[in-house]
Order: sequence, then C-alpha cells, then structure tokens
Amino acid sequence: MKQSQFFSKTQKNAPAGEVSVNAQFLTRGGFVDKLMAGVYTILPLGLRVMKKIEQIIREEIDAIGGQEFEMPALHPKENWEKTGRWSKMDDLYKVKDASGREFALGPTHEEVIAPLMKKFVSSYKDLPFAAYQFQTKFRMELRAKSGILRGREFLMKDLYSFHIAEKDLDAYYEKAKKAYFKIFERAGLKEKTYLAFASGGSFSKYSHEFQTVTAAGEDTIYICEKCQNAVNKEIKSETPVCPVCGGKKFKEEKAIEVGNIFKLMDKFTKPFDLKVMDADGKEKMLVMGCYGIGLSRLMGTIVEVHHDEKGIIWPESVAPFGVHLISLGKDKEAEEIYKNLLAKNIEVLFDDRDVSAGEKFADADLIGIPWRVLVSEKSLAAGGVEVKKRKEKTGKVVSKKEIADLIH
RNA sequence: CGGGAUAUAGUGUAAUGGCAGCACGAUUGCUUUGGGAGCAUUUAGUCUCGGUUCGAAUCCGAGUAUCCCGACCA
Repeated sequence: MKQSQFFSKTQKNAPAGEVSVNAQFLTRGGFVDKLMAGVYTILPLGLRVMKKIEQIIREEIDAIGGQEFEMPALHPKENWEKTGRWSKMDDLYKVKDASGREFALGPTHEEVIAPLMKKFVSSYKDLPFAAYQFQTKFRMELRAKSGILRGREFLMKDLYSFHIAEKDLDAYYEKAKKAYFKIFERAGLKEKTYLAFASGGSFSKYSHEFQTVTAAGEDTIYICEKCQNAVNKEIKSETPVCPVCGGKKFKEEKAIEVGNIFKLMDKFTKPFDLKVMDADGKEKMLVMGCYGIGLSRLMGTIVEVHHDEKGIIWPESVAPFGVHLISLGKDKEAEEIYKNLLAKNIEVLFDDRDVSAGEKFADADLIGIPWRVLVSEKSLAAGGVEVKKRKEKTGKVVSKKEIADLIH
C-alpha cells in the first residue's frame, strides 16, 4: 500500500482530554476515529490489526472444534424476557420500531443461540457442539472510558459450547482455557497475561478471566507468587488463599480483562427447554459454556503494553503491515524494492509521500510497524538500504537483495 | 446512576460586556529531503435553547456532549 494514497492520516496532537495511551496513539496514528464516547470507527489501518487478531482467534478456536457462524445483532424482546434479563440487565440497549414493538441490541448471544440449538440438536449424538462468531456487541455503559478498552459498541468473539453432561463441559472448558492462552501468547501478551479466578455467578464457584497487567487496567488482581495464577479483587476477601496451589503471598496489579470463560450450566438451556435424548433413553437438560474475547479491547490492550514515548510497537503477529518502506527522495529505487517485497508476500506500507524526512520518521514511529526499510542517498552509497526494527534504536545497511531474507 | 471538570475553526488556544484573533493542520503552487523544513495561496469557529443588556464567546438558567473519580459490569 502506498502511503500517499492511504485513507488514514496521522495527527501530531491527540485531542484534548484524551488521556489513555491506547486512545492517543490509535487516534493519532489513524487506526481509529471516535464517533462518540465508547463508539469508534475502525479505519483501514486499525482494521488490518483487527483482522490479524481475528485470524489468530479463528485458528485457535477452530482447532478446538468451534464452528464459525453469525447471529443477528437485533433480538426479539421475548427471548430476553424468557431468561429474565430484559428487566434485570441494566446495560441492555432496547429499541422500539414504529409499531411499538421492542427489540434488544445484543450485548451477548445466549438468548439467540440457545433457542437456535433447539432446532439443530436433538440427540446426545449431536454433542458436544461448539459454535462461535465475531460480532458487534452493544452494552449501555453509563460511563464509557479508557479509549477503546470499554466501549458501548465493540467487536467480540463469543464461543458457546453445549454438552449432555457436566463432565463434558468441564473437559471442553479446559480445552478452551488452553486455546485462550495460545491466543494471547500469539497476540504478544504472553508475559503480561494471567488466569484470574473471578465470581462464578449463581451456578459455579468460579469463572475465569484472562487479565493483562497494565496501568490502564480497570480491575485489580492478586497474582499468586508461587503458581502465577491470579484472583480478581471481587472475590479476594472470600478467597484468601490461591485456589490453585494454596499459596498465601500475592502481588497486587492493575489489569484489563481481555477474555472471560464461564460455565453457564443450565442457566440458559432451561428457559428454552433445551433437552435431548441421552444414550440411556432419558431426556436430559443440556449444560452450556460461554467464552468471550473483546477484539477491540484486545487491540487497545496491545497498545497499552507495547509502546514507547513516540508511538506503538506492534508485535509482528498483529502488525498492520510487515514492513514500513521509506523513500527519502529515492522513489525509483524504493518502488523496485516495494515490488520485490510484495512479490514475496510481505505486506508493505510504502511511504512515497512528498514530505520531509523528519515527518516520515515520526509517522513511522507512531504507526509502529515492526520493520523499517529506508532508501536514501546515504543508504545507497553505503551499499543498499537501512533496515531497522521499530523496537531498536539503530539499524544496519544491507543490500537490496538481502532484505526479504532478513525480514522473512 | 452519584460526584467533579470542561465546552471558541479539524486540533491547540486568545479575546472577561463593545470589530472573534493567533498557531498548527488541511488545500493549491513552488522550493526542500537523515528526525514533524521554507515561501506564497485558500479554507474554516463561539455546543443547543432561553434570559439579562443598547450590545453577550464573556453574565444568569436549563439542556446536551466530552473527559476524570466512584458505582455497575458472564
């Protein structure tokens, strides 16, 4: 992609009052644009990152047998009344059409998938079953905050699993837990992400959150010094020792919840009477698990974790481009390198703009593409191009032919 | 939802009751190219509604929006 033709533009200053790091850099870099509090347009640069994250999640969820589908965002009121959440859930967006009929804008999709399963699952032989989607969710946050970390409309991956027996749910739950660790590892958050025990609601003792340690986090977690599992502050008083190893020493940290897995048991299968025939010829109520990851929140969290004073430092796995190619008055030579890199399936953002060198460097640092390849009078005289990693201070000159091998 | 702060051009700001100004950005042209360069050109604004006043960006009231703290948050 040539930067001169790219839709996104960078800004020198962040809007006044915007204090969160993710909002500042993502806005200035041209990744997102705020429409209103908690509601963001994802610009082309941001969408590239989101698609990378989405693909990582897709691969890992497919690997544990999830089947991708897509449910509507607009839900009939009746389904939400059936589960009691129409009146109980206070962050539910409710909309009315001209005839006065009411709908919910989906904050989550148990009310849609449970009745859906009734149509497709009729025997224990159909189980276990797991389905997931990437979908825009709506939650009426009274106080949207922290840039894209807590929005009113946001993209989420939600996975739901259905089982004939609790032990099957338990087994799948453990598989999902492992898949989640892989996802956060691949997204560049391995060192900072902890499994945290959280409130399990009315049916199970605990749910599990994946908490990434960052100062921008809204939650407080206590990390067990012995086994590195964590406990959310909300249950810390009733869980004074580590539920995994019994350890008593904890480190307190601010963290952001990047994922949550939950055993719902029959909470949503019951209202929809989701029963099937088991092998013993008796009808059984299904049990259910749900597993969520907020993609937009994950993108914001990655920025909170990976940045310096100049801008974002994307992990290679989620970077919008692999290489930022900068030409300083050497467009012809740069064009040739651009084409060669593209031919090798490397994603390149080619800064062919007619602006000063300083502006190009500042933008490259802000946007945060992992590799910078510079073509200039100086680099050509030294034998080729200068290649520099975003996270490193200095680069080195390599010949034009060596670039692709270096970058892989 | 409770509390606090703020609201002037795309962004940052000035004008405190008397001509809405500056900088950055954007635009067009020229020049320039190793850390946000220069000259010229064009562009665009007082959140909304009401009140006080000869006169309101400025004072008063209400509303709205945004940010922050808290509460809430499968």
